[in-house]
Amino acid sequence: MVTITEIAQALGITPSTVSRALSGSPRVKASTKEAVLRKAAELGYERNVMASNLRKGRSDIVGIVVPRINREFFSSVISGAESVLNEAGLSVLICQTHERYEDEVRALRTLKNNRVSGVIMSHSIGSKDGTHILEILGDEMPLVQFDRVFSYLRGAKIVNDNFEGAYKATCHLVEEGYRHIGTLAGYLNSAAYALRLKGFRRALADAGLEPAAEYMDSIVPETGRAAALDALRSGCDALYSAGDFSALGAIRALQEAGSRIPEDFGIVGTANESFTALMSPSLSSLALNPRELGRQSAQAFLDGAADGEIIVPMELVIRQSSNHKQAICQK
Amino acid sequence: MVTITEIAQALGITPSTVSRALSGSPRVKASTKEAVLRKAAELGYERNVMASNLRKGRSDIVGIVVPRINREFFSSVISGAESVLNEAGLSVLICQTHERYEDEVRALRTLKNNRVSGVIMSHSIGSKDGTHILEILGDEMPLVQFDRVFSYLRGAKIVNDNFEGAYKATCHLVEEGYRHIGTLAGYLNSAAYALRLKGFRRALADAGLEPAAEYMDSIVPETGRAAALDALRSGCDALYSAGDFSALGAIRALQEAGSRIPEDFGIVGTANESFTALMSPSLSSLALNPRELGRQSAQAFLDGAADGEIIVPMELVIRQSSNHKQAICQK
DNA sequence: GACAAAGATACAAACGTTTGCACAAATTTC
DNA sequence: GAAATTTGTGCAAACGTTTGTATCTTTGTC
Repeated sequence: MVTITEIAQALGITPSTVSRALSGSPRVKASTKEAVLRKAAELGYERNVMASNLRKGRSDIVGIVVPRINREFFSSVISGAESVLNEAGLSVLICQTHERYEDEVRALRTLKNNRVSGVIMSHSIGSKDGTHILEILGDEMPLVQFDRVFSYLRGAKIVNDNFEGAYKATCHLVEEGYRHIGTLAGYLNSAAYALRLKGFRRALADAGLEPAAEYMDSIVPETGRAAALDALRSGCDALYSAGDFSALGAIRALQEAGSRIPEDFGIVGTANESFTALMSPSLSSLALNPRELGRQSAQAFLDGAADGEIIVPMELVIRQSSNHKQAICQK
Repeated sequence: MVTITEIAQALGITPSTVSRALSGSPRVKASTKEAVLRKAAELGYERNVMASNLRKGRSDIVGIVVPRINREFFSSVISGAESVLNEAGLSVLICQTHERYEDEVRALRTLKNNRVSGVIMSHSIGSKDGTHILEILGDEMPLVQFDRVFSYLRGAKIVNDNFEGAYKATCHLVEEGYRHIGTLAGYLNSAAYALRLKGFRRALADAGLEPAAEYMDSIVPETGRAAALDALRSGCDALYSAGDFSALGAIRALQEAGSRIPEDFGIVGTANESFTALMSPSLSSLALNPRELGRQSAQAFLDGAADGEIIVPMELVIRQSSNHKQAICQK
C-alpha cells in the first residue's frame, strides 16, 4: 500500500505538503498540488481511511439504526439516505434492532465506538423512552430521528405529515361522492396514527360530515375484515384505513359480502405498499414517501442536525378502490 | 474519552499490559486482568476502534455491496448476513450500486479504502464481467458472492438451488394432476433463469411429459398476461413461472378470460414475493430464502471465504393457485 | 543456593495521517 | 530599501492502540 510519505519522497517534498495538497488546502501552490495529484494517481495511492480517522478523531461513516432492514419502508429510507450521504463522501453503517431495546443499546454503542460522525435512527418498539440514546451518544454526536421519534430529545426529527395526509385522503373520499365515511385508525399510542385520526376527523368536519365509524384496532388484514363488515352493517359507504393491510382485509371482506368496489364502497389505505398496485381492484393509498424521508434525514445530518422537526408531505395515490365517479360514469 | 493509558496510570502499570488484558491475552496474570477490567468499567472505558484498526491494519467491518437495498430480496439477504456478523462482533457497511458498473467500482473502492475485513456482494446488471472486482480488491481481501455470481472469480459463492427448485415446482404441478404444463422462463442470459428452465424440463421429462409451451420473455406482469392467453389457446392447463410478477399477470389474464384457478388452470411462481400470499387466489411460489442466503454468505466469510459454491435449497410454498386436487374434491 | 525455565510486565516502535507552529521566500507597503 | 505582509513548505507532535523484544520476577530443579 502506497502512503503519502512515499509520494513525498518521490517528489522531494514532505508528507505534510502532500497531505495538504490531497485535501485541497489553499496553502499549497497550484503547481505542487498538481504534481502531487499526478504522482498519487501514478502510484495508485489511496488514502488510508483508518489513519485519517484516528488523527481526525472521527470517521466518515454515518450510522443508521432501524428496527429491521428487510421492511420496504425502512430499506427505502436507508436507500434514500445512502444516496445523499454517498454524494457527500460518507458511508453508511447499518444496524438492526429487531425492535428490541437491548439490540438498540448495542447498536448505539457500536456506532459510538466506531466514532461515526452521526446517527440517523428510528427507535424500536421495545424502547419505551429515549433516555438511553443520549446516555450512550453523549452531547456531541449529531442525532437525527425519523418516523418514530422521541420529540423531547435534541437533534433533528423528520416525520411524515400524517395529519395533512389523512386529511387529503379523507377529502378525496368526500369529493368522490361518498358520504358515510369511517376509519380504521390503528394504534393510537403511536403519534403517527393519532395524527392520521385527527386529519380524518378534521376533513369530515370541514365537509360538514360526521365520522360514520372509528375502529381503533391494530392494522392487520383480520381486523380490517371485521371492521369492514361492521361498517357495512352500520351503513358506511367508505373507509379511510391508516394501514394498507387492514384495507386489504376490508376489501376482501366487502367483496365476499357482495359489495362492489368502488361503486358501492370506497377505500383508501396508507403506506402505498407495493401490493396495493397489484390487487384487483387496486388500492388507493396514502404514500409514506420513505426515500424522501431518508433523503431529508441525511440532509438534516449534513446541515448539522439542529433541533427541530421537518415535515415531509405525503402523496395520495389514487387507484381503483376509491375511483367512484369514474366507475359510475362508465356504466 | 478515556484511554488505555489512563487505565494504566490509575493502576500503575503500562498500556501494553492493559491492552493485553482487555484483549484476553494469556500473557497477563488473572489478578491483573481482573483489576484492569474493573478499572475499565469504573472509568467507562471504550476501545477506540479507529486506533485499533489502524494498528491492526484492518477494521471489524464487513462490506456488503448490492444493486439496491430497497428490494425485499436484497434487504433480506443483508438482514440475514447482519445477524450472523453482529453475533461475531462485526459490523456491516452497506453500498448500493443502483445496477450501475460505475457505482459498483466506487463502492468497492470505498470498502477497500475503509480496509474492511471482507466483501459480500451481488454484482450489478451493469457489470458484464467481474475483472474489476479483483482488480480493486486485490488478492488478499476475502470475497463472497451471492445470487449473481461470477463463477470464475476466487472466493465463496452462495446460490439458490434453482434447478432443484424448479424441478420441485414442476413436479408439484404434475402431482396435482395438470398435464399440459408450460413455463414463463425469463431472461436466459442469467444463470439462475437458465437453471430454472432446465429443472422444469427435467421434471417433465421424468414424468414422461413434453413442455407444452416455453416463453422466454422478461418476467413482468405484461408478458405474463400475453403468454398466459397464448398458453390457454394452445391447450395448456398449467404454468411454472420463473417470476412472481409474470405469474400475477398470467392469473389476471386467465381470470378475465373466464378460466378458474386452480380448477381449470394451475400456476406456480418464483420468489415468494410478499404479495403472493395476499392475492386472490393466493399464488403458490418457489421461495428464494434470501435470509438464509445472507446467513450462509456471512458464515462463508467467517469461515475464510474459501473457493467453492454453496447451494441453498429453495422451498416450495403451496397456496391456492396450484391446489388442484383439493379444489376439485371440495366440489 | 545457584541456575535455568517460565511467567508477567515494561519498553518502544510502529500504523499513516493531520495540523499548529515555525520558518523561509516572495511580494507588498510606505 | 527596510519593514510588514503574504505565500508556500517543513518540522514534529500528536491520535490510541498493538506487538516484538527486552527485562524483571517468580518458580522449579538439582
